[in-house]
Amino acid sequence: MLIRLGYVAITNALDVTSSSVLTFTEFNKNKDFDKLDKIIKSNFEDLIQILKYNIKNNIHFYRLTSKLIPLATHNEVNFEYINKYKEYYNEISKLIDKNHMRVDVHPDQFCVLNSTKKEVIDSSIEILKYHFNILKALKIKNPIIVLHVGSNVLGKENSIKRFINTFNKLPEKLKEVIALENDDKVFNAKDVLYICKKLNIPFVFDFHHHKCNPCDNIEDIMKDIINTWDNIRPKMHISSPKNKTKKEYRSHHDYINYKDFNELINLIKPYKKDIDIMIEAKMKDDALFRLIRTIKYYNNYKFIDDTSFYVL
DNA sequence: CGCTGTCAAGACGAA
DNA sequence: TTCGTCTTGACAGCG
Repeated sequence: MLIRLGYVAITNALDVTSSSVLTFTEFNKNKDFDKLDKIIKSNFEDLIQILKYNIKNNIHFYRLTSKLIPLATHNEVNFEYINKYKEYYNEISKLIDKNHMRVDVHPDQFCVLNSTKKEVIDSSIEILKYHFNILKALKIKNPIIVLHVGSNVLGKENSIKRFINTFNKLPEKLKEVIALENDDKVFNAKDVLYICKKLNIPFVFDFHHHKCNPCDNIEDIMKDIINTWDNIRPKMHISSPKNKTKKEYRSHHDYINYKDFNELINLIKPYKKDIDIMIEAKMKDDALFRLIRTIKYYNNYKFIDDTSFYVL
């Protein structure tokens, strides 16, 4: 059972960020397309630095920032962000390929497919298309866009129905790339598994969210969760609570608590499946490497490179 | 130089 | 129905 660890968007090791922003207000002052172009290029260049860092450190799992192209889904700003930057996409694509890096995306809270408001659904679809375009331009194999179920308006049952309805109306190409994650407040692992089975889409199990918003007998449904991935390697998320208090339990800690990691490993161990685990900690790759140092202290892991190891 | 407020975007509970 | 809060990192603006 091979485990590979990944991290999200930015590394602490380099003083660069592929998430520089341009707000609409700022852009709109002079319809500043030059500034927008500069920021996009700087994001691409910084992303290239980050990917090179990943390659040097044998990191094979990475989540792209959704902010790569600022204002891309804003309905009052229309501009070309694929063909114009083809050379960047090609260079990035080669780097990803070279290191057999698995790359995914995870739009933030504004992508709500089960919203009760039509304009929110419409903009959510625009957000999906944007992420899809990026994945396609980068020629990502087995592209995945990780989403939450979304709103809980009118109750859970109704909200799940709304999600399924909207999903069924999506363009085929989008249906093929969507995966669902359990959240920390409303839709627990059982709810999400129900939807994933119904729509035949993969389930990204988030361990921290499960602890915040648990369902009964998780060990009974773990096999089904893993099976939603068919022949693709499943991916999961891990983070640790910032604080044990109720208020800050849902917030992410700077680092990963080994106990949490070990609990997750014990949950998935019986199925002997290779799995990619995304570290969602404030300290990003620092948290990844710190967890690895801890893991190395124990003897039940056999490392094959800096960030990949077998669970013995 | 460091602190504070704002940002494209949603949801939700309180008033 | 409107408002404040949640959550979040980047960054502009200010003292």
